[in-house]
Amino acid sequence: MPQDSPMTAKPDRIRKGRKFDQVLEGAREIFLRDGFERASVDAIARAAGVSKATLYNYFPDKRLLFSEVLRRECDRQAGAALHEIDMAAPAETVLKSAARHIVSALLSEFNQAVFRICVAESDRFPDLGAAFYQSGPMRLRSEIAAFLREATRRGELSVEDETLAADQFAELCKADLYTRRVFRLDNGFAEDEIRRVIDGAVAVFLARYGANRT
Amino acid sequence: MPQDSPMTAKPDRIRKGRKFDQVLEGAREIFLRDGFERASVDAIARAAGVSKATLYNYFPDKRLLFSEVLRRECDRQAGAALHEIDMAAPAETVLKSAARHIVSALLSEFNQAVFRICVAESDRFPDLGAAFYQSGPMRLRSEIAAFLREATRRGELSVEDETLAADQFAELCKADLYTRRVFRLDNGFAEDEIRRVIDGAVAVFLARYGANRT
DNA sequence: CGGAAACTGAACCGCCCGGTCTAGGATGTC
DNA sequence: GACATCCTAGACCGGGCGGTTCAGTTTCCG
Repeated sequence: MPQDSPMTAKPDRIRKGRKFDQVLEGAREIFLRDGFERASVDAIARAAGVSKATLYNYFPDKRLLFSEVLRRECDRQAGAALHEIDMAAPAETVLKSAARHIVSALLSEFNQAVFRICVAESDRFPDLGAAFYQSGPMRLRSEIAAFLREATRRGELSVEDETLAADQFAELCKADLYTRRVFRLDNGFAEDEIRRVIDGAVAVFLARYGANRT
Repeated sequence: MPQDSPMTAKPDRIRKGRKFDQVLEGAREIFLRDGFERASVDAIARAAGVSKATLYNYFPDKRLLFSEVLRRECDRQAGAALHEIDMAAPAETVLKSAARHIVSALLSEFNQAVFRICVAESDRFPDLGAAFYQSGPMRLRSEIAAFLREATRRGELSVEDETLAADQFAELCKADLYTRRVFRLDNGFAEDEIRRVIDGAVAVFLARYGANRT
């Protein structure tokens, strides 16, 4: 009988409480929408469908709730990866497919929201910047770098400094699109705009790192 | 705007206030340091060495003061340009020199502060994003594009889509450095880190756009 | 000089915020 | 039914905020 104690059947469940997830979900919604300062605890409790007392029963203050929410969002963000791409395909194919993934991930509403919050609050919450960096750019880089290493081994590419090359590739995928998105000049982008950037990124990358260049 | 030599005439409107510039300067300091929400009007007045009544004599509310300050900062930012570079030099030289300027400008404390504020407040101040974009990335792009056009005419480069190429070059200069700076993982960077990125950017760019490639 | 305009410091207002507290309603287990 | 646990609504608190007011001081200029 591992779970049975004399007083309670499931101590961990009781410790956590039934509405714990509701609180986090409400906080997520409001924090991502309004940022830390403008998000009021009352609004969070309302969005969570929970009383303020319950909220403060789980989290001692607003800051810790915020930290917990964004830690989770950073984890969540780390999930969006390139794993499903067939790394055995020709390098150009892989790069184009990766570029498309990268672009759509970078421009997504979710990434934008997390990015903006992390930028805005990275001084008051010093861990935040590192968390975002590790769950986003760093992970992306290491995935790309792994492919570049493999493609170099196969003789398709010729990359010496994989981490630099990976960063460059990711950076090339942003070209203008990202900036315009961050500053809210555009919400969505036409397919040909995106293709122009992607094709351009791959062309530039292959011109430098393709194995068959003279 | 007013505030000049004691002999100037125009007592009408110009003479309106002696402390106008002080207010803007104090607001600049506090807003860039704390952002819009966390900056208190009292703190601004204190930093400006001015009473709150005086401040409100010039600006009807905090929002307008903020807008005015950041409009000016965007203009100021636009000043940091590449004009002093000798565009007649060989393309590789020009690109390296431009890259160095770009990197140091992007990583500067000033640009970082303005960038962060614009990102954080671009939803509540919709003009802000556009202002920053035009005074920063867009200006930079058109300067680079102009050079690329000229270098292509000279036969040193072979660029068809200058604006894309310009964006790509600027983007390449960021590689990792910018991200780490934005998220406050590093304050300063070693010279070899910077050179690695710059040389890498120029190498990638020339591999694609150099005229003498096969 | 004299008077107008700019400026001051502090008190003040109403509001909303983060956080606490209380009295009581559900729910579940003996 | 008794008891404990979780949760609820909302009143409440101290404090800081943006913004106003005012009585008095400084600065400027004819």
